Amino acid sequence: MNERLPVQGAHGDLLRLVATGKAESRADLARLSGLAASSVSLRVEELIDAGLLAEEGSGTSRGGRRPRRLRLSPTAGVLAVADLGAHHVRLGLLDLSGTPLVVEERPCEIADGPQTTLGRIADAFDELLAEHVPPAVPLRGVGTGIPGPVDPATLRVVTPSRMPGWNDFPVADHLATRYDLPILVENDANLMAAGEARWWPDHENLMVVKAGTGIGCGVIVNGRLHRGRGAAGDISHVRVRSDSSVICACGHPDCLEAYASGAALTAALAESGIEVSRPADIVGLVNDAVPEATSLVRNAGRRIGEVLTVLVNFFNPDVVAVGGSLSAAEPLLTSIRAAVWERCLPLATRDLEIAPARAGRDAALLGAGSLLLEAALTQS
Amino acid sequence: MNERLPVQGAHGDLLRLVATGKAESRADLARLSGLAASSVSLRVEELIDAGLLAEEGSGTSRGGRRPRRLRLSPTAGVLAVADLGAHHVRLGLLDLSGTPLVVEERPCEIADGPQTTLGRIADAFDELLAEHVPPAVPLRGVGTGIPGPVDPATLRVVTPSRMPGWNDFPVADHLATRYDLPILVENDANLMAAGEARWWPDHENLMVVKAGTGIGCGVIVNGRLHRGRGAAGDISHVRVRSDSSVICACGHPDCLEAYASGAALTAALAESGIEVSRPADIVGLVNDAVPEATSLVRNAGRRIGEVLTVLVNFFNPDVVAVGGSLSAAEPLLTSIRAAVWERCLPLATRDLEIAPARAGRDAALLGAGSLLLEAALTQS
DNA sequence: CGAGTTATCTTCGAAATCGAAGGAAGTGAC
DNA sequence: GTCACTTCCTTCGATTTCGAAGATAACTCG
Repeated sequence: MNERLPVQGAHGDLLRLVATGKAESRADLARLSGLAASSVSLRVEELIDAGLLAEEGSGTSRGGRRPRRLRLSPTAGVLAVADLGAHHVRLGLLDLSGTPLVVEERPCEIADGPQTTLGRIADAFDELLAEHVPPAVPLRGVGTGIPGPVDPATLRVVTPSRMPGWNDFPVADHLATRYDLPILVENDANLMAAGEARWWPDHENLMVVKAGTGIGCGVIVNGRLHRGRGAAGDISHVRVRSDSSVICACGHPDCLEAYASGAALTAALAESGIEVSRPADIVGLVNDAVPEATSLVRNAGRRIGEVLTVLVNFFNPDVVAVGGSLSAAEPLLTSIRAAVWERCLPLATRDLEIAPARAGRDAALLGAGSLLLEAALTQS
Repeated sequence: MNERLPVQGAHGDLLRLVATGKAESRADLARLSGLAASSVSLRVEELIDAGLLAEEGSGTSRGGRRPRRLRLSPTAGVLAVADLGAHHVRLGLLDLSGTPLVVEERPCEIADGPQTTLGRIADAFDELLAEHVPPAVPLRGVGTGIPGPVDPATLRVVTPSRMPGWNDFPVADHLATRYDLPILVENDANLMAAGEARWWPDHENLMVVKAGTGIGCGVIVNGRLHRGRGAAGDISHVRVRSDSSVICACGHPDCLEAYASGAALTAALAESGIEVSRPADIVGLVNDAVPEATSLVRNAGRRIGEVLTVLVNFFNPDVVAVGGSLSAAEPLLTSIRAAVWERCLPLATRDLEIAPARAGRDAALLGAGSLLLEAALTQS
């Protein structure tokens, strides 16, 4: 049972406010939406009748009558989201407030090409839906993260590296043939940023750095994902200061990625005779105080920090959140901080937080849910 | 005669659309505001009755009946704006659509301190108003640009260099004692960006670089000025790659400003035995094909371009507009372009325009008008 | 030059939204 | 406990906004 949410205009606004956790009562909704309390009441009634909202107990008093708590009805629908990596896919079902119902990870080779990969994801969605969601609860949207650039205008993959067969593939159109629903296709770092944003509710401007096999970055401006013309957030091919000269896969010398990515660290460790298979293994080495690993990670942090310096001065965010598998290595964050504090303008760092990402491993899935909900509730 | 605009909510929206030139007819307003055509007609009638809007002839047909052109009434009010520099102030009066009525430049030493300087500006405003504006036309807002950082929360000047006596001075509060009106206080590069933005109506994301005595930059995201926490847009203290090592006034080595600003070029020319007093003189030398000057400017452009490379990848704007007195030297723009095209990701430069600023010398004043109008029309 | 097309603007009944008033359900002071 | 006060939510008449239909006015093309 798939169907679009029957919401237009202000109904969508109200649902979104509840879904994102910004509002919990009719009074909250009136305050945040700008509508009159009476209109809110009417609308909420309609949404409850439509089975989208539900009343659930009462909230805590703020000095007067207790509010009647509003939640999205569990039967209102689910979202199916995936985060595609090079060798695996993480997928899950979320309720309409973005809370995960199920999350699992499956092996999946992106090199098998888009048709195969997307088919597998869709099959997995079907399985999960059959197993975990009653048939009466409709699917309301489908979204996926892609480890490469996505053109926001066409929702096609553009000039990806390491994704043979995907170039210019119309991912959204392909999914649309299987699902007549709102479809989201977005770069994985952007999804991660969108997910992280919900954990920093009072912060408008965020940079979210993903330090894993590659180095990604997503940007939140005024609480919303900044896409630019589709490529925004790239920091991996910034030129870093260096004595030697390393040619990056992109063809230019001395890209940040060639020095500070998980892939680069893995290669450097191999030169020291230490073999690791995944960036997470490097974290283990650091925790075991293997000097080569610690030194490399510290260096990577400093390099990332130097790049962030430029961006912090320019963009002047409230928060720089650092996630990705490498971020579990403490020296990384420490040396990023040191570089930024040292070199940035005092005005730019005055109230800046540089902190570990809060959203955890499912950040991208949560972000997909957040953006998808937005899309599903904004239509018409 | 000073008074606040008696506008609330949707009335303000309509006025703003006309003022910013986005709408010229009732039909435009209906399309852009989302209101029904009938509501627009009613409102417009009210605004005309209130003396804020006026009908003026008819526009060009788009294949059907000609629209009746709407303009802000010339009697609707004026804005007084100033752009403060180190040794002079540029000031002007604008009508409510942001069109300059008078602009003039006066000598004015910022080092005389805020009280004196602001007093002079206000006196100048009074003179201009008495001379150029009928008493019946009310002043609707006052704004000024500051050549230093402004805290957007308090509208105070914070840690400015080269502005003795101004640190932490509450500029807006001080002006408010003389004018009971909307007051705008903003960094000059930000004002320039806001002014420039109106010349790129279909472009949402802009970087506006001001290459003059210093190097400033303003950022427009989604059509609106991005302030961050107040320091956004700084690019002058980014570290550039360099063999030697020059200590910048900020205390750090190898800031962009120490290599590519008008001040730095002036100093470098002096070492070659060529004395110039203003950055504009350097442009003259370049036009006269003085090799030292050309080479220096070309180098400055390359350095600025290298910094922009990072920011273009990250922010992925539609346009990079280059203004400021140095921008009149052709090699500057050319070498900026070369550096960016060479090093940026193809995806980021695919549709990027790197172009001379369009708004001209009054950019900051126009920007002040634009932001001030926004402020005056948003209240309540 | 007249008929068809396109676009702008107004009219008017229907629908939505608002806001003041009031009831409901709490908190905190005495 | 009682009383004053706060907050939450609903009721209901007044107002605003909408949208379909029509009037007006121009353009285009045979």
